[in-house]
Amino acid sequence: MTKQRATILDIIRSDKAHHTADEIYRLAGERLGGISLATVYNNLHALEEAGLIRRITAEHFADRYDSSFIPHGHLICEKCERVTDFNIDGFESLLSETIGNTFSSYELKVRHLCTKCREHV
Amino acid sequence: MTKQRATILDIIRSDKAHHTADEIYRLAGERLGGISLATVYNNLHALEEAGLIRRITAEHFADRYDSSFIPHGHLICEKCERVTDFNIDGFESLLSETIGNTFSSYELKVRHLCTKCREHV
DNA sequence: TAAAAATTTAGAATAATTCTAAAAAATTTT
DNA sequence: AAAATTTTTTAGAATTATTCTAAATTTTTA
Repeated sequence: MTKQRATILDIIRSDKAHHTADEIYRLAGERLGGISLATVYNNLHALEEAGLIRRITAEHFADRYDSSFIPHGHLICEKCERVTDFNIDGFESLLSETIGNTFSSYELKVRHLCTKCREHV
Repeated sequence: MTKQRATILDIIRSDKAHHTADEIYRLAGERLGGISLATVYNNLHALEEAGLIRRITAEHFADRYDSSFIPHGHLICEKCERVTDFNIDGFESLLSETIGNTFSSYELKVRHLCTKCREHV
């Protein structure tokens, strides 16, 4: 494992924020004293293929990355775009009951206003 | 309402397939004998703002558009990328119970193998 | 039907991502 | 541990999807 890959994985793992490719490029560059954007994309793909990270895509937002293995949903703030995790107990069983067990994974994204943004309204 | 906009809306409404911008460009062009791609994007935005259509975004897939108002989930075939609708009764109440009622909308996408693709495995 | 507002258009511009092929680093083989 | 092989990194070019621009056209309003 190269230091570039390790750094990128560490950035995604160690921070609860779910970063965009661009933010990861900036953060990894700071830590390593420079990195190529192509390397960031290479590694995001490699890590995703390897199952070490997950990509989060949602309408009107840039893609973000997450390292958590436990299936969960994402709360996306409509105002500041901050992404946080949440979990619905037994959601996968509920899915099975509804559509059968032929699914491999799910994405659940809920738009809301986060606590901080609600205060400033 | 211009004929371009009406055509685009009709394409999204009349077909159960959830088309990409590019497919809509091609289909609208066929019906109208030509249309600008910029017009397609203009109208997809306008119709989305007006609440007449919804955009569906998911990892590794091009954006698609949907006209249904009833909240529902999308089943995405991992192989052929076909998108179909499904519904979980009482899902919004379940969401409220879990994260409170400060949310405005949700997206639920489930990856699976559609019946056709399952046959050909 | 004249005037105002909104929409369409082609093509240029932008942004995000991917490709390319050479150099560097990591891993495996000896 | 040196040599050979494989993988990764890199800068910059290329591609793709989308947005912008400003003039022409169409639609709506008065």
